[in-house]
Amino acid sequence: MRQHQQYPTPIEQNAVVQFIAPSTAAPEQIPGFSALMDTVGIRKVFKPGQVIFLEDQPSDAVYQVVAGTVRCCRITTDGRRQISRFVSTDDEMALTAFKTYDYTAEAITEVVLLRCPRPAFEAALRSDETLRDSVFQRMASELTASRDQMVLLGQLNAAERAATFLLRLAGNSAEPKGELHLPMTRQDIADHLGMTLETVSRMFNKLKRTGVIEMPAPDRIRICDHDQLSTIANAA
Amino acid sequence: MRQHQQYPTPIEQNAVVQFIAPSTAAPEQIPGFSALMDTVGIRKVFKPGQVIFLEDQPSDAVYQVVAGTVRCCRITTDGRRQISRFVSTDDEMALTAFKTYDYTAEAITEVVLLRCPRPAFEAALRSDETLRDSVFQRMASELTASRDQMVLLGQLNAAERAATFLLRLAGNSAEPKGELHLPMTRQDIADHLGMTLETVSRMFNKLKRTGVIEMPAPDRIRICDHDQLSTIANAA
DNA sequence: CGGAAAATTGAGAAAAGTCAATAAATGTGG
DNA sequence: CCACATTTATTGACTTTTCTCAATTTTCCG
Repeated sequence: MRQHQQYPTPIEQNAVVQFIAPSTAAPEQIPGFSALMDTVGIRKVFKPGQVIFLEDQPSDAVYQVVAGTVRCCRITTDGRRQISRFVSTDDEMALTAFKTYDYTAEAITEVVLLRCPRPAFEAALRSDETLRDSVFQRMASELTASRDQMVLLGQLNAAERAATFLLRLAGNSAEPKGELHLPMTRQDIADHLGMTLETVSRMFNKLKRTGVIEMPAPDRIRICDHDQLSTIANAA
Repeated sequence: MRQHQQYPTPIEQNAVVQFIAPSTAAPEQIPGFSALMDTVGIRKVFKPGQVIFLEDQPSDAVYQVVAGTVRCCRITTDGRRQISRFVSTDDEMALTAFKTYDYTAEAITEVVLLRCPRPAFEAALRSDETLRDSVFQRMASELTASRDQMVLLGQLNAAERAATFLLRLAGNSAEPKGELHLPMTRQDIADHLGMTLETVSRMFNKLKRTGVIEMPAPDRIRICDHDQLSTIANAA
């Protein structure tokens, strides 16, 4: 069982405003979903902690993140929170067939995203086969990722979860060999990995003590021994 | 951490052969995916314990279960197993956009299913908008279900997991007020709920002792106090 | 620089896991 | 159709992991 406190509003951590306006730079560069969003998506900016959409609200639109990090979460009746995924640049949100969103999306950092109203999205789906393939692909990827997460939550111990989390971050990072930036709090990470913030902290600091990672600041981690980290992750 | 034993071959439990040939009875009754499978799917039968397809094999076909129960699982390098879902009548399998399956499917009971080769499926997808809507709907449902499962695995304690599992079974059952049949072993349930078979057994028997359920046999459970079970499930 | 939020660390408690023994159910062959 | 062998399920005693609670330190940001 977990504590049921109010969730903290995370601090802003990165300036992201330089990444705007990809549609003016290259109007038709990327096919499928990204192309649609570049064409018809309306740019929106959210401050850290702001809600982008709420679970059970009508699913009025689909989104693509241009910059920043979003957490997608479910809250139980008694206030426990599960973060199903962290969403960052190029990722989509709300590709659902249902009338309501099935999770809440909140900005962790300042977030820039493109928003496409559902009627426009559905019209485009009907006419554009490339878009359909792209959406199919993205939904399949999400399904694979959620199965990965089930393995993590159902089978891995705390050390394995922490190591797996860092390896995933590194895999998504632009510079795999460079320093990772963790825009989310320990509580966010805990709610994603199904453990407490104290256990997350202990696991990260154990990796630091044993020289597997460096952590010059709580939100900056460098993987020193990638092989060792993979060994600890073990099962991913 | 879990034990890494070889997984048992479950026993056969229900005769299912009376459910065959829905396509002769009502050729065009159900739209979308079911209609496709009824039309072009080839009927296959699997014995308990038989592998239907393996993770990482080429994803040659899509499937729909006509009768029986299938487990979909991932095995870690050191032999831990996570069952992402149990698949039963009318459920689909292998709606993926990727070249390989991302989980293994094994028959728990005798299983009858319809198999549609991928080229035929993709051709139908291109020409049939109703099918596309139906597939979109099914993938979205799978995504919602996997988020439910992440909440269970990440946030619920053993008693809540057991109660939630039974409520889900009851929800899917033809007769919600009747007796539930559990075709899977305690080990299967444990690997689905992220706990050990001993803990599953303890939780079920605690529910039995407190009169919330009756369990005339290990694979037959009747929910006596649905409200109480919901209260224990708590967060689902 | 100072206050607030977040992270770390330690000590003790609780939940679930492990190991082992027993009981029950299943299915088989005589 | 029944006795037996095998598999599965249950139960208990003990161990381990992770959680909880609390104090302290560090970091962040005005």
